[in-house]
Amino acid sequence: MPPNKPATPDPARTLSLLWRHSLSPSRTRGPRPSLTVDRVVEAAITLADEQGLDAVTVRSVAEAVGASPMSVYTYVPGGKTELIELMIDVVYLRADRPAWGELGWRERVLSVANQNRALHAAHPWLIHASTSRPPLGPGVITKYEYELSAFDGLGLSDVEVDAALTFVLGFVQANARSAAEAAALPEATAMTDAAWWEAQAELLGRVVDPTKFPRATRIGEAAGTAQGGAYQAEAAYRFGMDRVLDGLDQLVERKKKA
Amino acid sequence: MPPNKPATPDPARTLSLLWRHSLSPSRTRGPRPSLTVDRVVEAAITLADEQGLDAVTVRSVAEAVGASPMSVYTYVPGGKTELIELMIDVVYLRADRPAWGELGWRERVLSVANQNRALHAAHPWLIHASTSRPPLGPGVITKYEYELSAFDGLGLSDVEVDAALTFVLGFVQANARSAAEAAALPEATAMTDAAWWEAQAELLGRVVDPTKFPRATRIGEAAGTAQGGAYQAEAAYRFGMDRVLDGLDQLVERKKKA
DNA sequence: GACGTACACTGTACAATGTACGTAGTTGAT
DNA sequence: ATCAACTACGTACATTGTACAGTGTACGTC
Repeated sequence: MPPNKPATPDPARTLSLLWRHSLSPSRTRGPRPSLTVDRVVEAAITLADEQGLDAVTVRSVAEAVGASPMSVYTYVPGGKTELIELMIDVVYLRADRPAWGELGWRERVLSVANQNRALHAAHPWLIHASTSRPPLGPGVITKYEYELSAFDGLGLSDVEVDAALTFVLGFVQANARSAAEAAALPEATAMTDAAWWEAQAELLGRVVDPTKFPRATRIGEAAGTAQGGAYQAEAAYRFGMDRVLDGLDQLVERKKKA
Repeated sequence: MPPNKPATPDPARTLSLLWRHSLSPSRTRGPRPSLTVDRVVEAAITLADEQGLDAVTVRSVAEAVGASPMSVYTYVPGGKTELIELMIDVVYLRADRPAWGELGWRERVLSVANQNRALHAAHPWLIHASTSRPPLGPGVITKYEYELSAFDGLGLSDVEVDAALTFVLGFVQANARSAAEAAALPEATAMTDAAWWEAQAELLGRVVDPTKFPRATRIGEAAGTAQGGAYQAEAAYRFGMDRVLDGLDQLVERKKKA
């Protein structure tokens, strides 16, 4: 991981790009662009979906759109950092956002969580695409607006609604992270999940005294061996969402009384 | 981010290294080692604490211990991947783990969360040191054992205890991630947090229609502008932990009745 | 119709990184 | 004295993001 330079950052330019506003007034001079920002971003997303975020390099994206590496910078001046922000905003914008209809707040919040879970399942690279701050593009804003609306009419303050949403999304992301790691493991080690845990358990047994770690050995073995990684993430999601909704319920009920 | 090769992986060797067991029977032959695994790992941790995970390179670690880059591989054959696993295990092992005394379960679980929060505050690089699987060394196991014990006597099943702990730690990590991002922002942009949000808001105002995103503009502005990033993470932590504990409470109460 | 300006495009080059490989030196056991 | 096992390290390479300079193109202006 070289700390490869993040090109020249320019928040204003990035923002314009996110909203697809060209900021230069004149634009008809010179050769007509052979590509678009969207085609570049699209290619990058496809690469990331199919081969992971590591497969998204300036060179691979350029090849995918049939241009030379440096041409990418014509459409995405901010380089790779900006490209990833654009990718995130596009997949956010594209997500499904059904109307709430007659759903109660628990179902609405569960739906928000499920949609985010689905998003991470469809684009596992989102987890690894850490940005220091969310790119404030149409996708991010639209998603934010929609998700905030799930808490309408509960009597929560603005700050509370924001905190509640952060709380829910934080859980979903933590769970998605576990799921992504579990999914990546077999590929990395070329072993099935169960086989890996078994091998580790066998090795661990030689090195660690079970009587010193009674809970860890018992529970860890049960959690690790018995269940596959994927199933475990699924169970953790269900368990966690029950806790999340119950936790929010207390707040909502308290607010109702006041 | 080059997908730099992860050296030759060998789970058995890594496990021995984590527990500091030398697996070769003979060891007196040849020149006496001038370093130890621990000195290398220590130097890496110091680098990461002071300058971030990106500052931990094989070359910088080598320089810190006064050796040549390739010598690092003598002590950590698995290369950088293994080094990071060793770093994680060491800081885990070193963490404080006070006895529970007479504390009730809510206080115990809150304490677990607080300790993890403190750990991430002291070592922000932990958040970025994503491993496909936790290194099963003494630090990880000791920490796991201790944290599991916080749920003793609540009548939860093994699987439930594991799920509950995962839930709590997942929240703390998500919060720590936000905090780390907020803390990294000012350095990256060379602006104060408030100034950055203000600049962004000003730019956004030109590009986005507030009437289309009423909640997002109102709540986002309130959440972003009014509070600094650090304060916001603090508030999110308190809010979240209340929800986490309330959510677990429902489970515990239900179990008590049965 | 000539022309110049703003733009698209690209080749080359560089610094940083993880690490494979081969070589040289060291030391205790035999 | 010999040697095998071990430490130490210099060199080399592939991969990455991207700065920079040069080349060509097409529209607006005259």
